[in-house]
Amino acid sequence: MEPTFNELFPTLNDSELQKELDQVAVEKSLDADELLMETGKYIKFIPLVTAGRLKVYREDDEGHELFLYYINPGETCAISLVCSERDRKSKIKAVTVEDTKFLAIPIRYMDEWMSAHKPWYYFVMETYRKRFEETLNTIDSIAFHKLDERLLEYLNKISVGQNSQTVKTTHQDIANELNSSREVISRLLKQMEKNGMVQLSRNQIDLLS
Amino acid sequence: MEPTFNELFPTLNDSELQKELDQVAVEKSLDADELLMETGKYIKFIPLVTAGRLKVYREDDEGHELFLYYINPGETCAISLVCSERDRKSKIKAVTVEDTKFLAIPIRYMDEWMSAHKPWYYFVMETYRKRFEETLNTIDSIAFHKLDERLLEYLNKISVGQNSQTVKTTHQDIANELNSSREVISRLLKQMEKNGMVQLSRNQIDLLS
DNA sequence: TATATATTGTGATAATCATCACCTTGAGCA
DNA sequence: TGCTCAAGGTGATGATTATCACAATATATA
Repeated sequence: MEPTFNELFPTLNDSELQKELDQVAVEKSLDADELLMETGKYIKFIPLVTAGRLKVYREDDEGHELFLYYINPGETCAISLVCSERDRKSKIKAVTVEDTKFLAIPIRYMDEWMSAHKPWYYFVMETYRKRFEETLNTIDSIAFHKLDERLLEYLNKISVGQNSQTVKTTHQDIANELNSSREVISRLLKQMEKNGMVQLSRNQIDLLS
Repeated sequence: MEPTFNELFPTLNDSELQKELDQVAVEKSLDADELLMETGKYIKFIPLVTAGRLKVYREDDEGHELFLYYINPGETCAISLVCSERDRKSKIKAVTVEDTKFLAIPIRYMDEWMSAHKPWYYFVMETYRKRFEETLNTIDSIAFHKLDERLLEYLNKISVGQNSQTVKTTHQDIANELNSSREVISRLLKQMEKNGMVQLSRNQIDLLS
């Protein structure tokens, strides 16, 4: 049983707003590992995620990347709210990590609904707040913490995000997302295994805390 | 001649909004190096800065800090818009760097004005966007750049922020703001001086580019 | 002016992380 | 089954940054 839209977005449960949503929202779906948003490209809609999951990265000109956060069902992308608002270019990348469904809201309804529909306004502001906070947490992480701590925080974030103790990924992918290198991540993970914090196997890390 | 409110906040030049502003805004002023906002404290108003300057930091439990950005006249603090909205605790610190004047808007008018006054809405959203972008730039800086580049970016940011090639500060203060150590900053600055990029004197750095 | 204090300079050493080279292991498939 | 290749393991080495110790210099103030 997939959860209903109202179960996913309880704060948007407003008859006036839903009428508008029904009129303009377009259901879309993407396979795993597809690019939804890319550095330098214009964003023309706001995705209300209903199934699957998106991963949001920061990316620079030289191919470096850094994982910022997940967008789970019931959430939307704050960056598209900020950056796209005036047809701005994005400096972030959003990629599906599983088959993902979402409602695409053309961005021109943003402003309109913000003043017309309080629930929409609160939803957007709360999304902002959460993403800003997560972005600041990322800053804490890279500015104040060493790589071993960051790795642990990363694994926990993934684990919580997908509600599972088992993280299916490669050391190389982790290294990319933390802007580090494969060997370093491998060594740190081995150390964590010795300390009884994780159990390692090919393409998989099980958290034991 | 100090610039007028309308010169500083041209986008808020709206007779309806100004009437409300006149009614609820309280003029306040602070000396240099006073704390406006502190980690863990509630924020009860939004500061519209009219003179002076604020510096915004990220701070953690162990006393680490990291400079995020300036708030100049004509601007406001996005974090107080996000974090304080529902009486949330702040994890940032805002400090005056000079004698600073601002209009304090009680936060309960936020929501109200967002739907009632388009100019206010655009002002707030633009503030958000700018701060989010600056925060992401900070992430680029600490994640992708080495300390010498970060130092240069920092000096440029300060220089642009205060519209002067002369940065009056100590190596120790810079070290704090970049979450580094004094010796490292001293050495990097000496190197930059050798390369003809800056001129060093006590409590002062002159940019030569 | 003399003294105290803040600021800056600098060598030595250590910790952290990146990079290179090469090996081992495991899983899929021809 | 054996081959191939992706994933992971590991030592050696170098770059960057932090830390400690202490010297040198500039500024304030008694």
